[in-house]
Amino acid sequence: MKVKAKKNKKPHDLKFAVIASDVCLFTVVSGELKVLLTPVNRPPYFSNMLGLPGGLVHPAETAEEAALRIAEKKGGIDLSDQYVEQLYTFSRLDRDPRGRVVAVAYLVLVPPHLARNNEELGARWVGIKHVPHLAYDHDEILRAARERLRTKLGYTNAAYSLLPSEFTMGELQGLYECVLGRTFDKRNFRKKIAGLGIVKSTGKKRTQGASRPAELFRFAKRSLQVVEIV
Amino acid sequence: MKVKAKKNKKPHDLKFAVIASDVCLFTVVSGELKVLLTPVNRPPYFSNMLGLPGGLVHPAETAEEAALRIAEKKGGIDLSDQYVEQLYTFSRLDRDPRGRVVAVAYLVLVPPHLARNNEELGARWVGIKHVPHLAYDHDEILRAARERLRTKLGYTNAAYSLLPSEFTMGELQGLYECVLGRTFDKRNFRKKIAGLGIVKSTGKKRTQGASRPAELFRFAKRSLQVVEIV
DNA sequence: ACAAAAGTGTTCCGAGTACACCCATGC
DNA sequence: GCATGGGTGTACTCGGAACACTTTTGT
Repeated sequence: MKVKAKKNKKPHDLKFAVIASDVCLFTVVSGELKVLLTPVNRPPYFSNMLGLPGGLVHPAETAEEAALRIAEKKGGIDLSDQYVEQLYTFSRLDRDPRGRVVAVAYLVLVPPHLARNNEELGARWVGIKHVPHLAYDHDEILRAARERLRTKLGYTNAAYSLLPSEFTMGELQGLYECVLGRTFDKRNFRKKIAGLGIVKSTGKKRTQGASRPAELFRFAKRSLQVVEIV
Repeated sequence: MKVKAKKNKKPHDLKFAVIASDVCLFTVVSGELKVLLTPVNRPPYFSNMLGLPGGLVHPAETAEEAALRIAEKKGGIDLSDQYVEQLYTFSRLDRDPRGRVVAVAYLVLVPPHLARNNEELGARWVGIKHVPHLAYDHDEILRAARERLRTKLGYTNAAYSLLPSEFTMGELQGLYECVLGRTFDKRNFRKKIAGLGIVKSTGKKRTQGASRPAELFRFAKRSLQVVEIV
C-alpha cells in the first residue's frame, strides 16, 4: 500500500487504522510471468525502491473499487473485463513504518496485449525472477498472490483473463507451464481441455513464422468457472 | 461486526472507514453444524436480532488478534489450540447503517466439548438450519464461511479442530458427512483416511451404548496439512 | 436373542500418464 | 529440403466407487 502524505491527515494522526488497497497485477508475456511494480520513494524508510501499486480506500468506495481505481491509474489499464479477486488482508502493526495501515490486497490478471509499461508514472512490468526486495510488506503480498494464482489456475478457467480473446492451444499450454512451473504432455493437455469444454474452436487459423498454422480457440465463458484442470 | 458507541468516536465521525473483525465460529455437535451467534440490538436499524460476534480492531493489535479477543470474550472460549483462518474482507458501503465500517471476517473451528453457550452474554450456538436473518451483512459472511469450511475440509486435515483429541472413525466420518452434506461408504472412507496417514490409532477403545467398542484415533498432526480427502 | 454400531476385501471403471510420428508452412 | 511448431491415438496404471456380511457389546 501507499499513503498520500498530503494535507495533514497522516495515518498516525488517527485513532484507528486506515484502510488501503494494494494490487498485484500479473501478466504472462512470451513464457514469463510478470508483475506490475511502481516506484516507492519515501525516505527515510524506503528510498528508490519498488512496490505494488496501492493507495488509500476513499470513504465512498469499496476496497475493490479502490483497487480497480488504483490499478487503472498506476498501470493505465482498463480492467473492466479482467479477472479481479480479493487476496488477503494484511494488518501487521509494523507493515507501514509511518502509521497503522491495514491493506486489503487484490489479485488482477491482465492479458499481454494490455500490459504496457506506463513510463510517465514509472510503472513497469517486471519478470518474476527479477523482482527486487519490495517496500512495505509487499514481498509477502507478492508471495501470497503467486501462490493464489497457481492454485486458481489449477481448478478454474481463470486463464481466460491472461490470454487474448483468441489463442492457440500452444499458447494456453505455455501459460499453464509457465505459471505452474512444470511441463505437460501436448496430447494429454489438449485431451483434458477439450473434455472440459471450457474452450471452443473459432474455425480460424493463425500462421506464425515457419510452422504449420495453429487453430484458434476462444473461451466458452469469460467468467469464472470451477473445473478440475490439474 | 459491531461497533462500540462509547466515547464520541462513532464510525461516521471519521475521515476514513474504521476496521472491525467479525468472527464465524463453527462447531459440530451430534451430527449438526452450529454457529455461535450473539444478540444485536441497535435500534432503529437492528432490534432484537442476532449476528456474528464482532468488534473494532484496536490500534495496537492485528485483525486476527482482534478476532481472537472478540471470540474469547463473547464465546468464553480459549482458542489457543483452535484452527483460525482469515475468511474475507467485507467493505460494502452500506454494510453498517451507522457508518463506514470495513470488516475482516475470520473462520474459527471449535470442538464440541468447548462449545458452551455463554448465557451471561446471550451468546448461543445455533443449528445452521435454524439460523434466522442476521444483522448487518452477516448472512453473507456466514454463507462465505460455510463454503470455506466445506472446501477446507475437503483438501486439508482441518477436521482436527472440530473433534476432541481422541475420536472414533464413526465420529470422523459423521463430521465429514454433516459438513459436506453427503454420505460416504464406510469401507472407502476408512481406507482413504488410513492411506493418508493423517490419523494414528491410540490402541484404546471406547464402548458406547449397546454396540461393539470402537477404536480411538488421534490426529497425527494438529496443524494444518494439505491432503486430498475428497 | 436381538438391536446397534464396528469392522473388514474385492471387483469394476474411468481418469491420468506415458509415449512417437506425420503435417503444414516459411525460409 | 529442412527447420519449426501443430496436430493426433493407444496402452497401462492407479485411485475412486460400488457393494454385504461378520463381530462385539448392552439390554
